[in-house]
Amino acid sequence: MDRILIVEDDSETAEAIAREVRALGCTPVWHATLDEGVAAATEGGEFRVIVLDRMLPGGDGVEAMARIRAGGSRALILVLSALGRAAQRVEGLEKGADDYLPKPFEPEELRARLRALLRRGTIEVLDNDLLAFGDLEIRLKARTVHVRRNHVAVSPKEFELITFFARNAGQVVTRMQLLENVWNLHFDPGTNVVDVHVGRLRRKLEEAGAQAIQTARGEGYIFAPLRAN
Amino acid sequence: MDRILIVEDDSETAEAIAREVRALGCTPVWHATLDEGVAAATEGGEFRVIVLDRMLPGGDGVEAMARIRAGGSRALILVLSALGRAAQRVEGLEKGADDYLPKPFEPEELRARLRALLRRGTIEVLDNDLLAFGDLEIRLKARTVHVRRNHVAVSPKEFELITFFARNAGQVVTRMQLLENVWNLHFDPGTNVVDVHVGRLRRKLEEAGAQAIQTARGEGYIFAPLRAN
DNA sequence: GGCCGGATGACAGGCCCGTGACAAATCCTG
DNA sequence: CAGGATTTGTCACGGGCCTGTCATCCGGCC
Repeated sequence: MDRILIVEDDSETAEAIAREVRALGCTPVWHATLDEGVAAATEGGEFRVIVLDRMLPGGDGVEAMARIRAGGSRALILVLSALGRAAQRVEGLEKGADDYLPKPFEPEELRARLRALLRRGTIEVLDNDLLAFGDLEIRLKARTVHVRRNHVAVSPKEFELITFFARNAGQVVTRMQLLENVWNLHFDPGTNVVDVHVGRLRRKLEEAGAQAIQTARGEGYIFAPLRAN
Repeated sequence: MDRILIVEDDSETAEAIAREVRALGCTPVWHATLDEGVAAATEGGEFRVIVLDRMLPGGDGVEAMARIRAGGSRALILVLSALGRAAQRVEGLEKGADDYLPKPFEPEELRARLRALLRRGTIEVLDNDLLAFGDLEIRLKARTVHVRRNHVAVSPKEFELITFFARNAGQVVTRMQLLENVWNLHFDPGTNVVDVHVGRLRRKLEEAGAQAIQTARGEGYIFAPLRAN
């Protein structure tokens, strides 16, 4: 049974989270302070996912991530925050969070995101620099993509794109999601920008030998690199 | 393809390591005794990484590191040990190991660490006096730069620049970072000073035969001495 | 066959970056 | 101290790579 760590000072919220965790068939473990949470994350058995409140007495959750990673935990981290604006979101993700959810949240949304994180599994999150799927690697700090240890030249936008895909690997990603998260557009521009860019990226990846992007007709795209080895 | 040296007396463990090495697209070379291992490390072609068991008949692996370094190898060393507690770990790292992994280990963890070492591709030897990347060397105390053992004349500012780049090798370095750390400016001067200096430095390095500085459009620059792929 | 959603190729505009020339500042040297 | 050499910073210009748009093509599906 997979264990999920909840670090959250408000007991009511914590209970709401725990409910969703149980609904997914996982075991919730709750700690109310940062120090306890970090200790639990780095000592006891591995957790699959850590749900981390960003605003806690005793420090910023984002800072805590560094300590958790340094402690060797390979759990995926979902950051919760009342400061739910795009800038915050980006900062959180860059600092090593795997997902970000603004408070207040809908129970269904939390569950959906948790499910996505659990499903990810196939990713090896190493030191918040590398996203690896079999022989496809994305190096965040160098902003490069490698397939079979060969460099694949991608443009800035293509890198944003593949990064977003990678963070949502294995699930359908809609055009709208891409427009919002990669283009920062909150409306449909009425063109096929997304298609074109996905096409270009797909071509480059396939030339390098990676069949990574599938299209889900009428839905969007799915990033699912087949796991060789 | 990169070669990785395995020094380990237990053939079963050695095979497990070799498997991970191959999974990363590298070639494993196995020796079962310390003396053979040291000889291989110092004589034949250069290895990228050496996986060294700490407890071997014939001596302590940590001692062997000194001999390997003395022999001129620039490989990164990963020490394996059954004595896997923090104190040992620290001792190993201080004696010149680049990473430390307790036995028994998870295959994925070994792979992750090997991957990290391969990505690092640098070595600092001798009291932080030398930064070496393949055939590009930076001597901090003498403030000189060498490519293929040939001296490259750089101006003071260019030396500051390449030093900062080297310390952040493999990651995107933004113009702002450079302005802050090399120019001590905490605002954007609105000119292209950085571009010009990077251009000049880049030219000198390339004339000497080192393709070291890549530009990341819209982001900044990346110092990545071609470790090929 | 017609329709719909997606793929692809071509193209134009824009923006970012590289470069050469020049001026100011600093250092060295006699 | 003077004069030259080197270094450092500014600017303007040109070119090339991205990016977004559109028109067209393709392939399934009813």
